[in-house]
Amino acid sequence: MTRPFANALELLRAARLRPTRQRLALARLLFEKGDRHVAAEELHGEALAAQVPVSLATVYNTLHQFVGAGLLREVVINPGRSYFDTNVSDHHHFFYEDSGKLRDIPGDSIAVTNVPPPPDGGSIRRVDVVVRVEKAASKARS
Amino acid sequence: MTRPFANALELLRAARLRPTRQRLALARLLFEKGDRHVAAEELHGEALAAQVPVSLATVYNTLHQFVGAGLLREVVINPGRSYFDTNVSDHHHFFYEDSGKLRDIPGDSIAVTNVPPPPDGGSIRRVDVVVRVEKAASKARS
DNA sequence: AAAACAGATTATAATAGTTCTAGACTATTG
DNA sequence: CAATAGTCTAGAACTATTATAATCTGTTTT
Repeated sequence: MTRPFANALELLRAARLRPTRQRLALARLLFEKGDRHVAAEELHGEALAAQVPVSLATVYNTLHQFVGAGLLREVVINPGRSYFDTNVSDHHHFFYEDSGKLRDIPGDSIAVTNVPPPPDGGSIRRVDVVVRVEKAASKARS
Repeated sequence: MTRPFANALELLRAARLRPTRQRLALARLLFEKGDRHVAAEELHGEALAAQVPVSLATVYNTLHQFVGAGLLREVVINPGRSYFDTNVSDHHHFFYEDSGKLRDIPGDSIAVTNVPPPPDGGSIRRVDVVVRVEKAASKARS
């Protein structure tokens, strides 16, 4: 956290992606603010606001390259919009239906058990849990 | 299952939707073949193939009305395409990444435990589990 | 360090899925 | 059977995303 530029550079090197101006800037926007869930247009807006000249097409390209390199995870919850999650460790999500926001649930706080083997063959690559939350008095201890 | 038309009619009545030609036909296509996962365009194609004149706009309207009435459930897994699930009981899904197909997992065969309360308030409306399956020798007992 | 090359970036066009619109149609009601 | 409230339709519009083809930039070679 003391040498952010170096971190982004290492990240790209490890992913075997050329450290271009745009990729470095996007990497910094993505990974220097802790865990985030961003949509492509959102990130594009942030980049422009940060005086980084980058096209939307490049933002998409870069996000997909990062996903391919295991630096990001794509989260699909809403039809018509993908979110990219900077947390690639095993975890799940709360989805707030009214605001459209996501929030991580640590992987070890939820347990999914008794998943049967896929009936049509193949192997399990990942188990995604989405907890849909609706606005309502939380009504905790009933 | 002996009087399909009557079933579709009852369904629409219960949902307080006028039993129009189009809605009846779509209801029959959806609910007379057991549990299914259909996309809008798919259903539209089936309707046309079955000589039911219906526009794509009406298919979308109807699907959403059915979701609103609790007859269908919308499942979002792929960016850019929604599936509508005729099984509205508590259950989860296998998603076959290569074919894009969905398959139900009975709700009682999976257990999700220790879900923490939503940190930002609100109440849990539903917990969706998607088991992503990739094509590969299942390689069971390792 | 210049030249050459591979790869990246860009603006723009194209695409896919979905939603909107305004007018025509139809099931219900009196 | 006329009125009306709700439904259907073709087509346009919209949103997010992907493709294209030309230009540019980082790296490698000389």
